[in-house]
Amino acid sequence: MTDSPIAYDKYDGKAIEEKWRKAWEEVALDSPDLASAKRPYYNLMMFPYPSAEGLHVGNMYAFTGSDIYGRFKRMQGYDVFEPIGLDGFGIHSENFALKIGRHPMDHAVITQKNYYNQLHAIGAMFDWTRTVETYNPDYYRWTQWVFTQMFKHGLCYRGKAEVNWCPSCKTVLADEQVIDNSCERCGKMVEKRQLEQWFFKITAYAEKLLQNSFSLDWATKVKVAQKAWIGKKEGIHITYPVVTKDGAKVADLTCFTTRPDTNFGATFVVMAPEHPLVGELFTVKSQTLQVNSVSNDGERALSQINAATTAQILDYVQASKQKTPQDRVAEGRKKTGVFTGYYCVNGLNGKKLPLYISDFVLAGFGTGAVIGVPGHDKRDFAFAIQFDIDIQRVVIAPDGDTSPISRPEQVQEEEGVMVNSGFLNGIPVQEAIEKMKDYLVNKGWGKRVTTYHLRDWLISRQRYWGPPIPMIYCQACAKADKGEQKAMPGWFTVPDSELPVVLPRIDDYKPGDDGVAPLAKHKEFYETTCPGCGGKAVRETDVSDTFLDSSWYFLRYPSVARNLEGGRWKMDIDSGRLDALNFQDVKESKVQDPSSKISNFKKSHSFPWNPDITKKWLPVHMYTGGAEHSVLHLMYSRFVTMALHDWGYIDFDEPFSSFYAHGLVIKDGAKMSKSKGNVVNPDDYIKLYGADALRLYLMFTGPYDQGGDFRDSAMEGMARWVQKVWRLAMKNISSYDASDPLVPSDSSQHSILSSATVKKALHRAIKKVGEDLERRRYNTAIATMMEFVNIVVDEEGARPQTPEPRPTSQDEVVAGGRSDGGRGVMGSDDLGNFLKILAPFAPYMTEELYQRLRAGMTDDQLASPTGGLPLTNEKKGSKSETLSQYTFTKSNSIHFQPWPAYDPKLLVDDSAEIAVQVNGKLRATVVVSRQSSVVREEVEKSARQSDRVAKHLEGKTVIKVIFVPGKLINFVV
RNA sequence: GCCUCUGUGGCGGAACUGGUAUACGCGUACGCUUUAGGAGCGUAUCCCGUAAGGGUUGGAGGUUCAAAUCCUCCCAGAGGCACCA
Repeated sequence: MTDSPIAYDKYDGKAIEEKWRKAWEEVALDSPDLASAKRPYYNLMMFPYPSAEGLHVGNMYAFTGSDIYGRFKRMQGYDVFEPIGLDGFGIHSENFALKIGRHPMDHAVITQKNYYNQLHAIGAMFDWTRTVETYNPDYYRWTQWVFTQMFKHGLCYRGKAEVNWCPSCKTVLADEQVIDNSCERCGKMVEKRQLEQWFFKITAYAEKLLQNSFSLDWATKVKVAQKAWIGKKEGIHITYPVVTKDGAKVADLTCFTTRPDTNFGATFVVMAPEHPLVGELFTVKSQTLQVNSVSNDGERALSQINAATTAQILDYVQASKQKTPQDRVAEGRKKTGVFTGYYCVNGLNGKKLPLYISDFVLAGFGTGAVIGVPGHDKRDFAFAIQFDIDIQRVVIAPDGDTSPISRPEQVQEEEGVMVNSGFLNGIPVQEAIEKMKDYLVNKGWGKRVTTYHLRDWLISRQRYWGPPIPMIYCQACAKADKGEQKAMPGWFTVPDSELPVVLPRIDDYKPGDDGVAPLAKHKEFYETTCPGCGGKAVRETDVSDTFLDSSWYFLRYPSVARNLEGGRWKMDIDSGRLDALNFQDVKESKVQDPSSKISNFKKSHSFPWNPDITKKWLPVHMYTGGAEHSVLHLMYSRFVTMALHDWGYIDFDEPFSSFYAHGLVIKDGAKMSKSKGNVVNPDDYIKLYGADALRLYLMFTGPYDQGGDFRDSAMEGMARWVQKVWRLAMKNISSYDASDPLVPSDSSQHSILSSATVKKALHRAIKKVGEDLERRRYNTAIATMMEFVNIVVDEEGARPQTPEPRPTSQDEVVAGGRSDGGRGVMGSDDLGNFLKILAPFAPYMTEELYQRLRAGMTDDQLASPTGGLPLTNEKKGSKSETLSQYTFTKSNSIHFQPWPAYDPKLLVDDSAEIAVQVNGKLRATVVVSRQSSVVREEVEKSARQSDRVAKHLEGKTVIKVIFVPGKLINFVV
């Protein structure tokens, strides 16, 4: 020890981080050999979409939490693969590029560089030899392949549909991307448009998506959300004859209900304005009522309803159709509608139920027609009040109320017993539902049906920045009724050998509001030949939804081609690495003139993933991400995986064995967003305090699944703790003899042994931190390590820079230890173990300290952070002949050390503190020996001896004594 | 409206299956150290009370020897779904 201001009194994060990033890359620390791995563990974090100003601290929070878990698994002996990539293809990136007026291709190059630089800095164990960027042609080639496979397997179709149109993003949106009738991305109100679009038949997997979800090891929050989104409902279709006032039948009308039990209480029927029957019953042409395709009875009905009524009805229908969805909902409880003049006949009791048209009934759900049971449905009740329709009670709720239903509170929907319902009287609701279904089916009036809320996935986008949909349309073939799929004449997939359909660089990439994709203005793109007849044909000019890109990326990571070809590849972050096939290539090569690189690539790659590697590494063992993707990305990924499985391409049907939903970082009480101006950029903090301190701080803010609150002052506190650990470790390292490097096997050789207190505390910490890591309670794990450091500092009793002999009692230092004080109280192997449990949280600092410990590097020169000693063996000085053993290799990195074991014997105290209660209130604590702490008599005896206890027992009779061995004794008086 | 989750000091948060509420950290105050700044070190810090003692986990009840934890109702906040029949 010297008093000189040597480097070790301050942790220099910047220099040390840089040094280890290089060193780790040099030895390929974080690139597991996927082919030979014995215990594969695929630890995946959702890849970010580089849309805006860069990675923010919320991203870093998410990545760090996932990374710590991966590092822990690695120390437990798993071969952990932790990849990273960018989801930079699609509307979010394009919108940002449009906003700042930069071409999306150029923007992608820039954001990739920025993001990868930032992602390097956060200290995650990403395997930088295997990245995936969704906009790279070598990736989206396979996204397009997935599309063609969907088509080939009949899961993809084209249909004219009422779609969600975002007037601001100028594109259609999937149902899942519409939140509160607004665009998920930009927040603008969504309009409805009739457009021809591509769909994936995700509904074909509705039941499987639901059934599988029950057995997934996923955050329940997410499973609940998925279940709700799938929205399975078991009900019944009931068909009613539609009759005139005089009872002449004119048509049939089918209604959907989940509550047929209340059918005796039905007093009206309502259909949506868009219902086909509306058009069948009334036409616009004449101002007189027209009844289409019905019997003579119907013809006679003509005269009974005058033209004015018809006009009124048609007006209402027109008006409803023009309303936006939000208008319809906004009118809310105030029901509107119009009577048709017709009736439905309820077969149960022969009642004629007036038939209305109202826009509270949704055309898109069920059959677009419902049975009005105002006594037992709140909307029906509101409608009945509005139109003065009869209200009948058919259920007696548990409250026993049997009076006529006249107030909304009386409308009871869930439970009770049937009444006024013929054969159902006295039967509980649940039972009655089944009974009624059977009855209706028997009578031939009804048919059991299962419906789902889940809709087919609208996959096409009229935008530029996405994978062109790899389809070709041939008019000639269409006329001849020829095509790849019978149901879709004229349509052909682009042959595999011609994928990718490269997205050309065009300058007029801005979306128009005509619903036509930018590529549609480029003949050189869309003109092609028909794979069927060889004649002239056109390419599809829409691109696919971003969520298709991310629906299969986890399959790609382990198989990224360059790794399968062998040879180590080195990341060059400064050059903003792009793949063999990148934008430069695309820019140079026009679409119609594919470069030789592309053809070469195609020849050598015929499948998107390596089957052996995939079998070994998938499904993903642990997937971490935000809960906001509960029904978007996670549902689509599951669907695509199921489809790939059913086509025989993979042997599992769920992509993620475990899914963990992390919380969000908030600042000043609000979620971070640029609109609120509270976004924190991690770069500045990393520069100021180091990545380790920021990692620790973020994880310390709260439980990982609940998120945390970012505060600058608390960040400084964590930076102080990092310094404290550094000083403590350096002081201990310097107190070991130079000839006394870390020898894990035989601690008796050490000149300094830990005091019993320190040793005990360490083993407790090992246990607790390990348990907390498994549960991802990072905040309490860090607290445990802080407590441990506090104990060590207390034990040392002397300040780091004033090596006064500390007052020690002899028994604190294990026999054989050096008790000259003021130097350190941890044995070198104990220090090593402490560094190991801290390593997942603070990977840089712990590596530096661990290597110093191994090498016994204590003198000024070696202690200099930039000394770089561990990487070489050419240092001068007295230690030169032993230095070869200190060369840094993968296997002696702290991150490849086994997670330390704790000694259960050290967790047990010699004495125990027992809480003494009188009538459940704590009155005292007594300390007894370990052995007697579990013996009732002994504990009771010492408890009664306590003054404070005696005081409270005085003059009272003890009725009962509760004894919890080793913990507590309670006198009941 | 329905579903899920969350309410603990000035603040972020601890408390595994009911068993010593407020660990750990931030902040604050005082002191030591430092040329200064910063940093470091020490002490204190839920509330009332000089003390003995009493009170306290959003609110009100309940179960129990014992409740932050279990049950019922209510209040507040976050997220998801939503005229879904």
